[in-house]
Amino acid sequence: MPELPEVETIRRGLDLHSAGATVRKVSGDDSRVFRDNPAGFQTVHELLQGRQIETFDRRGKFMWMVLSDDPRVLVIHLGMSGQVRFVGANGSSSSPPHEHLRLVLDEGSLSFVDPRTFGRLTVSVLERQGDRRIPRVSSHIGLDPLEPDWDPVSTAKRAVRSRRMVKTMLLDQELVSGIGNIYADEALFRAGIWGQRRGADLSVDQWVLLLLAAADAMAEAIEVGGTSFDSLYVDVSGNPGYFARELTVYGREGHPCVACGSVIRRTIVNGRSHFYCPECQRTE
DNA sequence: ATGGGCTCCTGATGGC
DNA sequence: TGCCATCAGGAGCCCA
Repeated sequence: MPELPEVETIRRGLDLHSAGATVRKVSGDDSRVFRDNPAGFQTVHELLQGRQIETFDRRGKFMWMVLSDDPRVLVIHLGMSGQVRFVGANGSSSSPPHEHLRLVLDEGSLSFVDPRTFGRLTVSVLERQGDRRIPRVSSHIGLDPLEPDWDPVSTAKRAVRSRRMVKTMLLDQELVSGIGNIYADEALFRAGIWGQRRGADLSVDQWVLLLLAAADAMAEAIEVGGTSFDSLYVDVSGNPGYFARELTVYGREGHPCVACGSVIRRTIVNGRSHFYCPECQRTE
């Protein structure tokens, strides 16, 4: 569910509420969300118990908790339905449904909830990558469009060599990370490109424009706290984001295009919905 | 190497 | 009211 803007909004909330705090108590279950750890939840427990949280960092849709004086981190990926909430000191201490991890801090606690368990909570180790330190488990993904070193031109040059559909490529976290189904469709609309065209059918310039459109859309979404359709995505304090009101195509099948008035259509690309304007997004 | 399909889950929604 | 089908902000894995 959450894409880069939503993950970034959550990351900022986590930094605000828990940077510098000490983890007083770690509790959790045997959920699938711990599946990437050798000893499941126990691996996470052993890492975090009694430790001080330094900050939260992020690349694409991956974020991770950095501890003071330790190269190991807790990598958090929210999948489709993961949520992180900060519960204040006088908040409820009972576990909500599908809570898989709770960290009691000096004041308040952090709660990880995920009904579908597509998310992952993984202990990993930081490795140098360019100017950054990235967890090993997420070292395969590309830079995201909001990183200073991200290079849309080199990304575009790679993209034009592929016969894959453009929409699929935008969702490929190894080519460029952070873009999900919402922002892929919004970027394609902004660039006037139909998602079922092939990577090699676009010019390098078109690809650059498309990638920059994705960057713009995501930066704008962060400004308003991300996209909330329902309570599945809220920030760590439970507040929704307001970018849904600025969506031009995503979820708007049957509604008029904001630019030309044509009816927005929906089709399936590799198993995911693709919303587009048949007039503004040329199919040739 | 590359592309595309299946799969892991729960919950909300809409048609009959 | 139920019951069933469909859909959902992701991505790892497997097969052709």
